[in-house]
Amino acid sequence: MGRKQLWDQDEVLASAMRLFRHRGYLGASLRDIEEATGVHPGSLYRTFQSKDGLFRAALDAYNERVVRGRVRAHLLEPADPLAGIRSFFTSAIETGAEPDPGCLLTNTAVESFTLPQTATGVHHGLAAIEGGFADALTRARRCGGTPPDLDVATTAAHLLALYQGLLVLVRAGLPRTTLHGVTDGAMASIGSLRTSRKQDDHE
Amino acid sequence: MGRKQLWDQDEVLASAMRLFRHRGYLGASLRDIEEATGVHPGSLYRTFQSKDGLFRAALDAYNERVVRGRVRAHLLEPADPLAGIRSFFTSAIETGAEPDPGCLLTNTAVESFTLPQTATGVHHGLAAIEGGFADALTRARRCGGTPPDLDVATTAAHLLALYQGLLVLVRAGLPRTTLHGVTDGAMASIGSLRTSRKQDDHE
DNA sequence: GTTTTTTGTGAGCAATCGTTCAACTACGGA
DNA sequence: TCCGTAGTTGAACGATTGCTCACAAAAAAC
Repeated sequence: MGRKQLWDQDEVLASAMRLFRHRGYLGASLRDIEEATGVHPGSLYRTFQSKDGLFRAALDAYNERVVRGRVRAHLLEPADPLAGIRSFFTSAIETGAEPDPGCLLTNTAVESFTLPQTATGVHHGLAAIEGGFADALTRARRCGGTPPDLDVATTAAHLLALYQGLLVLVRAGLPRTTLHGVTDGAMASIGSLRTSRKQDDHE
Repeated sequence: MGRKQLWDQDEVLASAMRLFRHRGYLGASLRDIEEATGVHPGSLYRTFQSKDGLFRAALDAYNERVVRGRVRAHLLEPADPLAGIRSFFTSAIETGAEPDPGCLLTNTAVESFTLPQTATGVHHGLAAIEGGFADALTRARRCGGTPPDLDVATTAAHLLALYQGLLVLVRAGLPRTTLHGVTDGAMASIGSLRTSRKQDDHE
């Protein structure tokens, strides 16, 4: 019944994702989006209702494809979990041919403080990364790659913060040697967080 | 000669700083800026030439007052450098009465990838923080608070990344217990980076 | 073939954007 | 006191924003 949709929704979301990742939500106008996706705004509005709706769909697609894909490839599947954690960090530095560095998740967490509608999407993505770290750390501890009394949950949060910080520094354009130093620090710091914490004097 | 300026430039920059910090560069219109500062756009343009000029002045003021002030208070002056590093992290979590969390430096590093004019301002601020960490670490090493062969430069970059990541997670609205866990991880990870690195297998 | 239903699109809506400027106001120097 | 200079301001500039809709096009239903 009715006419067939001429554009592929996955391709459009991929293009929109790339544009939002590069310019941010406010920095990408609907004329930009039309040029990037090749789809008329009227058609986009029929499917996504609003610019916010398109952005949320792009963020969800980013979580689904990019974030969870990277988590799976580097943190869940590799036989050597510690090497996987290291490659998870270095792959964020070596963006390769992609001319626009940065992570849509990080950028959105920072930019759309004004847009509460995107908070859950950001939380989902961050939780996926943190969960991936926790999984890899648990496996590493089981194989003796870390101290047996490693505090997995706290270390996973620690690595999540370190990873988000690395993405900020990547976007700031810091030299690559500094960024690799951060990766080295991340790997070296694993194992320093035990369940019996000595300094628990906050608040 | 001529009329006296009715507004105080420091106060205006403080108001603009707060607004940009909350809404970002693109999210703060000149009508918003007029309302926040109480100064007519025409007057602002006479002094700052453009919205970019005002933003750069606000970013410089942020570096000068907020960033360097915090670095001095937490990293350079305290007698106990490690306690200072901890308070530097926790003070970023406990924003207190301030309703809008986040750091203008972090936000700008992420948002204004499009605006190359702000890159140097961001670099200056990040270098000030990194330098503060390096100073505190050097003093801690001298007093025996860290291993004598601590790699100060790499650890400072490590803490800088961790701090920027913490600010991202603060802005993402993660629970305070998680954020304090990140601080614990930061403190625990100090000392794990030695000058004779075992794992130096990147690139 | 006609109708029904869905999708594409050119044109343009009101609103807002960053920016400018002529008219006006206030102060210092003569 | 009057003039030159510098700061303020209301109004509006053209451009762009997110968004809408009447109409054309195409596929399914009859």
